Amino acid sequence: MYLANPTQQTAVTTADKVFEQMQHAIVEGEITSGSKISEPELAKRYQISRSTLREALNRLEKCHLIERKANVGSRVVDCTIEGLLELYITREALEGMACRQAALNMSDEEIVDMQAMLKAHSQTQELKDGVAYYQEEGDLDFHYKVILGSHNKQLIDLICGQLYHLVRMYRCQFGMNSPRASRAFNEHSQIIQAICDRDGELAEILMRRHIAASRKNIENKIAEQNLTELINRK
Amino acid sequence: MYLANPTQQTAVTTADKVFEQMQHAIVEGEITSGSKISEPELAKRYQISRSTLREALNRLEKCHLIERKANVGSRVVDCTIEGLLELYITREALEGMACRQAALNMSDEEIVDMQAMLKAHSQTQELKDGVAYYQEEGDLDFHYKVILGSHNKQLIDLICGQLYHLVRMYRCQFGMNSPRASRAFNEHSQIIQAICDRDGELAEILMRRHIAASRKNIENKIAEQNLTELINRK
DNA sequence: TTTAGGCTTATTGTCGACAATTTCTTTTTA
DNA sequence: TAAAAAGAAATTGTCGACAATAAGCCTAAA
Repeated sequence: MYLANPTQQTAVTTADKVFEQMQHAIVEGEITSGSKISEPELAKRYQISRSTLREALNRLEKCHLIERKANVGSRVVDCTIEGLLELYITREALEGMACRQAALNMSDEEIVDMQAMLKAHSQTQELKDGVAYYQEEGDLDFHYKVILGSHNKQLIDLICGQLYHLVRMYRCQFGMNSPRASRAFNEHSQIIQAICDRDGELAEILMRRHIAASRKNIENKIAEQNLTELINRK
Repeated sequence: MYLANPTQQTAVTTADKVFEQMQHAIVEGEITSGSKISEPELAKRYQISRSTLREALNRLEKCHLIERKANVGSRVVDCTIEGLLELYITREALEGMACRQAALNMSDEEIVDMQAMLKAHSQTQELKDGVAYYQEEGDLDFHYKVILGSHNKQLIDLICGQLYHLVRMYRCQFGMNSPRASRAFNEHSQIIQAICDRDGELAEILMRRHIAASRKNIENKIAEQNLTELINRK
């Protein structure tokens, strides 16, 4: 069920395949966050020429996983707290709107499908209670469905094609197995209900709250951590 | 004052320069919207090798001005009504949030600067009343300032680095010299006031209304046009 | 000892050629 | 005549080599 690539564009060219491998490697942290990328080295590792490697790098840059400077080279983006919070702000705006559009544009079948997914998730969650991993994938599945449901190519491309690789990267690197699992679950059902009622305004508000809550959760953790650090220094 | 490239990253490499030239050519319609791109032909026209042309194409793809399919080639995006409306929806979400963040994060100097700009625009508008061109540039200037004022790299990159080239393209291709000039002007001052008051919530609402109003204005025009077409057919 | 300047090395940008794939044309067959 | 298959032409993807730029190192002067 879980899709790392919801837009479903299969890789045909070798640059595509290397792109997917590197994307995976960066998200999982195998290629260290913040590290410099050596074109000759990576070309050797993947057994390809520098040209096709550069093609792959271009796509990685497109989804904000690396940054390039002319005549200097590429670096893997480094995961910072500020970057994470900025990402949440952006998601709040985009996914909020996507959710509003989903309430207006989703077909009845899509809604039924989404409800079924939620039910399936609820059962696996009951079985594996406390195991956050499945909930994480379920969370992504849910968000993907809503975004695709907006039927807005621009939004879909921006969120699924670009931002979500970064989201997954942060989740992996910061080891975010959110303890908000059960709360998030209730929020998901509320959102689906609003979509089902075709209430775009409410759907947007709920989605924004849902994402803002995650952000605040993190902000609190940071504040907490800074506090204990302060105490330990004394 | 007016900036086509608000992020100010000067082109150093030849691929950069060709990218800027082609970007201009596409936005202005010199390279026809929807047309297929021939790599050999363009490489010859710009006197560069196919490799560096492809580098330029990659950047054009990054700001959604062209679309590529593996083993098939690139096309300039074609400007459709649906695409334009989707763009407005996306802008409403992103710029609304950027405006909220600007109210929270802009420095006092930035705000003063923005107020000065508005005043300057108001004077040129009084002088050249009815001439929409200056207002158009002024409109972009205003929006750029707000977006940069959000101090959110993610938002800035998405809007200024990607969406706004498309916005300018649509404006050129559809010849949108908005008759909303004077109304838009008042809306701009309201927004600046909200930012000045550090009222993020209101600032977002006003910006969203401002953009939504433009969208509805277009939707009405379309509906009107369809109506007259229907009548003429009889 | 530190800083400035020039040299060496390594990395990125650009080029032209070949391979793989698609598309168009022509030929064959029902 | 129409449809399908085979062949030809053109286009895109990939490769290795060279040129231009940046980074590191070493020497020399203050």
